[in-house]
Amino acid sequence: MLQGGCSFGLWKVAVDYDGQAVHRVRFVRTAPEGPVPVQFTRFLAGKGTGFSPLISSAVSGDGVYSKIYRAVSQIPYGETRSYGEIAKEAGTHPRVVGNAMARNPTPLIVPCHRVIAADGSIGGFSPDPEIKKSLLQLEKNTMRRSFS
DNA sequence: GACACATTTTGGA
DNA sequence: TCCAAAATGTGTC
Repeated sequence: MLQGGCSFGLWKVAVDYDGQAVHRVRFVRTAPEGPVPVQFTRFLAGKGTGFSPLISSAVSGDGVYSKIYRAVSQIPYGETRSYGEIAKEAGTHPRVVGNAMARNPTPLIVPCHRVIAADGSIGGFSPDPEIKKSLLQLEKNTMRRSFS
């Protein structure tokens, strides 16, 4: 198991991975030193739109959570879905989706920041909703730049 | 075994 | 139109 860290604004991203399988991603104040997959640095720099071929260990399995994570993973770059939409796709209920996102072991890989409340409000994010905002802005800017 | 959750929807005032 | 409460599944204590 490899551990790495890279910066995202005022926060740092700590990544635990093993080859192509990412086991855990978390936002922290101080990240451990180490290399991270190039997909992370490119994505956080607005130079990548995905993490392929990286996969999250959270999507494996057949539980409701895995279904939710898979559904979230399919949200296109720069787009957002509501908790209700995800719930519909996973065959469960919005409350469960919220719980799944709160317990999401691999943010970014499973783009939980693209999941927002039904009325368009930002929803929640751990450890700080500001990160969610920043990520959405990053994707928005990247989309706009690729269009021009 | 009970309780906490990053929501949504519906019904009543 | 706005506020309050119920629905509902999984993980942790």
